[in-house]
Amino acid sequence: MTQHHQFDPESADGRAKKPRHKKHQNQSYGERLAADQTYDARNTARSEDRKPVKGYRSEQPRADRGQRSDERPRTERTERPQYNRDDRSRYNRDDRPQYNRDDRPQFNRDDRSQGDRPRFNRDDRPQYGNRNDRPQYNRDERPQFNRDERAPYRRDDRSQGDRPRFNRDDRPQFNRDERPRFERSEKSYRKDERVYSNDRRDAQVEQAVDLGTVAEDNQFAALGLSPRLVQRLARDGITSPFPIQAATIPDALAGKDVLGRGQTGSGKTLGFGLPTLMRLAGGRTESRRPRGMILVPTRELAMQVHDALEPLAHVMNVSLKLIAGGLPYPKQIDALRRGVDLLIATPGRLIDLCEQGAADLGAVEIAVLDEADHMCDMGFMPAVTTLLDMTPPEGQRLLFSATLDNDVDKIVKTYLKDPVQHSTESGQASVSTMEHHLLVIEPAHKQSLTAELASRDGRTIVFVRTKLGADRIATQLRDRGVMAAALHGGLTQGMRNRTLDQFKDGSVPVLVATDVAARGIHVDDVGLVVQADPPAEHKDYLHRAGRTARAGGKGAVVTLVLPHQRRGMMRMAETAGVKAEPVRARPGDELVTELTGGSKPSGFPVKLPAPKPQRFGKGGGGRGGKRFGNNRPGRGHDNRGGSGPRRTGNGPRRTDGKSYQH
DNA sequence: AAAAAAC
Repeated sequence: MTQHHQFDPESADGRAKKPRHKKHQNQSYGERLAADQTYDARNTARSEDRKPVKGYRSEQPRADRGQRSDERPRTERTERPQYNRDDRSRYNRDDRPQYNRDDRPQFNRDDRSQGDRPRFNRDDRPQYGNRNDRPQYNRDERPQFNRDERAPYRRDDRSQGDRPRFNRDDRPQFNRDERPRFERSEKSYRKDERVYSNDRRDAQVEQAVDLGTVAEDNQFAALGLSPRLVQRLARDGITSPFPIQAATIPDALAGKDVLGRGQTGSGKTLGFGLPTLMRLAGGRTESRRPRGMILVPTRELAMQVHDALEPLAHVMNVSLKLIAGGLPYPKQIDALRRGVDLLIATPGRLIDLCEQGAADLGAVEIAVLDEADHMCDMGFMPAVTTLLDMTPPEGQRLLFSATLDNDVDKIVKTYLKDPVQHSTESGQASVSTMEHHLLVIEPAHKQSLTAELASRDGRTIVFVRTKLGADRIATQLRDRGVMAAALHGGLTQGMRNRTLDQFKDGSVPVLVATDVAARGIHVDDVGLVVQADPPAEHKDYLHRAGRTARAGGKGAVVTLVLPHQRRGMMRMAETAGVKAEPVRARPGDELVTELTGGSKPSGFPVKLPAPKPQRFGKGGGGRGGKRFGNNRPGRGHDNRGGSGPRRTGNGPRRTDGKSYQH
């Protein structure tokens, strides 16, 4: 191949290609905005620089163009008899008789349309010739609509004038606490129960009437919780606290800092949730200054905690708000401005809102860190400390974690004062209803074995190492007739929610997930966890395994181990306290069928169920630019656009193809 | 080492 002197605008002016959005963790939102604008300015200037070079090719004599002429042998060229460029007689450019450019009589640009056309000559338009002379809308001088001063749309002020309708607080009926049934939170809490039978309603009314009595031996009452909370819990049949709750709640209620260690699924959510609600109840929250904050590592977990606490917060008259990425800003900002007592948040979005001034953590009396060991992973740590630094140091802090290693320890030392430590279990797999299997397999068998294991009846979670792997294995499973869907952080929040919902309601019985689903996520009746890729470390093993055998149910954990992973896996199992002998396995083995109950993949490809009834003709036929769905490169998958290596993590993007060294 | 968490 010969080399071409291709014009490359980027290298021509000596500038390397720069990414439009260069991210820096220590840049604030505003700073990045400014950087973007300077980038735009520079970019415009650059395109002007380029202009003189335009036409580069044709303006240079052929001889100067070097290698180009080598492409075809010159001799061939000169030997061609006719149509030598200069001899062509017809249509010689200069002889053409008509319309020399300047002589054309009519349609001279400036003359036309002056006569009878009534419309504006371009330059005669009276207004705003010079961009800068426009009198109004100078950005900085706009008198009104200063964000904070907008008069008419202040939530609290509107509707005062002539509107006859109820001012929010004046509504006479439905005193929040007295509505006997069909409370909003009740409904959302019981999302899974779509049908309200009469029996059910009657039962609820009866219970509502019966609110006064709590069983004498209700142990939650003994912990010092408000009767309202105890009643509300009892209504859901929660009358005896789990060990971790019994241990931590009294200390947390006493205002001490608490360090809680417990297995996932041991009831930590209530362990920190109840004392938090107790503390916040009855207080007054100023606009944008929440008094409580619960930090969790993933959005799914945030939603889960939010949903679990909502009905309880409701009876305590505590307002709470889910603050997480992937959800619209306005509602979150609005809620903060109105004043919300308790935030349940993922770190990124909360920092963002603080930078925007939408939230101020200076009034936080009680801060909770859930899954702290995960929150202290490399890269997650700065966000967590940033947030904790914004809360007043004299506030109460609760920290819950499955393990206490180096980084968690650092947080504990820095942010907790004389913490009371409670650990209910050793951080080991001690659930007796859980069985563990290590299958040593050939690499070539991994796919079919995964499919066999996953084709069982009941819910199954397949864990894989990477996002790409999750997508791939889910597709492979569907191709083999196993209804499976992928769940990982590269999907839009909508997809993540949908997939999790489908998994919960049973329409998709197999979830192929990265470690995003390993911690804290609770789904009932997951009978089998398959680790198609072994976990990276023993903690991950325990977290993944913890998705099954929950609440006393039975469950099995099967790990597929390639021969070269065997040694590492054995060490990991030992550290995790898992007693399992590695067994060689091939597709069709008795052990495998035993685990799966004998069902086999059909081999006929299946398709994911349609998520929702389709809405047609949105706004008259337009489809809002989503014609290809969200699940494709360049859309939704936040880090999958274009070519090049797939990005992982949310850290600053590096452009030279190398990765950051720690 | 990957994944997670902000547009």
